Amino acid sequence: MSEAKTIGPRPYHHGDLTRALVDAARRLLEAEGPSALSLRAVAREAGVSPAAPYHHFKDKAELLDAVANVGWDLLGVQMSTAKAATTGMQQLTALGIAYVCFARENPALYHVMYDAAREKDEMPEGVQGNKDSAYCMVRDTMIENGADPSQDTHLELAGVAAWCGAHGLAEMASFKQFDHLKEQLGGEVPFFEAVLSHMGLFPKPHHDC
Amino acid sequence: MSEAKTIGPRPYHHGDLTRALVDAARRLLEAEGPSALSLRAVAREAGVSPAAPYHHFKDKAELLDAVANVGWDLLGVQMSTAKAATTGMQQLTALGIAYVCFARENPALYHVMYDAAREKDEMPEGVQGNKDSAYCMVRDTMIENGADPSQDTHLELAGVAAWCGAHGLAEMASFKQFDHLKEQLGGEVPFFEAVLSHMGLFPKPHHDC
DNA sequence: TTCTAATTTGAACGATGTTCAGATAGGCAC
DNA sequence: GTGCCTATCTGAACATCGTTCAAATTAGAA
Repeated sequence: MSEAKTIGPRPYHHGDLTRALVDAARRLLEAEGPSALSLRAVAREAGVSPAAPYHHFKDKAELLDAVANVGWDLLGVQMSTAKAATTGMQQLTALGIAYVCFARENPALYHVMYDAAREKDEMPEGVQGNKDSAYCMVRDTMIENGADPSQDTHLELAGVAAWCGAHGLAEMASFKQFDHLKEQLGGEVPFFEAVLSHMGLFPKPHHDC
Repeated sequence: MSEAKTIGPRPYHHGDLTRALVDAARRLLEAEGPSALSLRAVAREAGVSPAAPYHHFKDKAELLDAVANVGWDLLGVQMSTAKAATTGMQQLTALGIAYVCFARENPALYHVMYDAAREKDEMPEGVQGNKDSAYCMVRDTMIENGADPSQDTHLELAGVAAWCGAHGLAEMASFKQFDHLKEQLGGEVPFFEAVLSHMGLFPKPHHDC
């Protein structure tokens, strides 16, 4: 068959279509948003027939799961890097800001990461599924700083509050809201930090009781 | 012409199809979940042809907007009721719990309320659009209790944190997560209250510092 | 080489969102 | 009543979607 070639005529057998499809999906996601992410469009972007993906993914949901997993991996890297750059309880703030910034910088991907789970009514793997998942990283950081949640319900609740708060802030941030506060505080990141400082166990600048 | 459409006027052929369609959509949402909410299914449920809705809504998104608005109205009622049942800063906790409980009790509707907005990348009307919107109700309650956010950036940030936190908790609650904590605290509502007490300006029930 | 299993394709099916010409029927002038 | 206007509703159509399947193609083992 003669077809438009990006890097040369593709042989009948692609080689690594699984990866190519996930990459194509991410490209589409970046360029056109989540609503443009149809199975056929992904196949088209990968230069392959609409039926080809079915030999690599059970259905569309499984393809989206794969894309979501890439997102969780990227988030994990971003959070790890942020954590490594700080020490003590400030690491928790760094993790929270990394989480919110990731959602802000990759809104379409972030959307897919949770949408895949919403369909199934179960928490995404990337949250609590394994030791590298996001919330587990938070818990580990707490423990490393002598705040073991499993030993203290109060701490556990603070951790949950911090997690929920960061997620809520990430969602609201994706709506591009609270612009006057961002401006007043000198940018998005200071705004994120200021909001997070009111949540759960994130260290507060001044705590009066 | 434009007549009151709440109760009274009987327009035409099929009755008030505008309302009938929204009702049918809510019925489908309740019975089959958000993924079953196609325009054609709604028309079918209302006993009408697939093209009929287009004389009452510009497109599917506008129908979903109408459904979402019903949801925001219901949430407003639930929050107002909760607020009226308490006094002082406890009203803020009541508002937060009402918000989270609404999301927990109407997961499909809650999903539609935000999905309609996610499509457009703008905050739903029901959050900040008018004086009866949810976040405005929170701000009003703050002001009534002598905590005017417009006078104090710190208070404003605490309000934003509380709002984001409640939203994040509502989302996580829809995933039916943190079951061991719920059990330990004696139910979902005590769990919600405990988490919220770690967020923003929600008063802490046990005044330990 | 020959055989086998894994990929890929093209065509097909049912369902979806949407449009459009035409049918239906209330409201109004006469 | 008769005629007309206009909003409403239908049926058929179109493009797209997710998915399945037999047939075509090719890689890799025998």
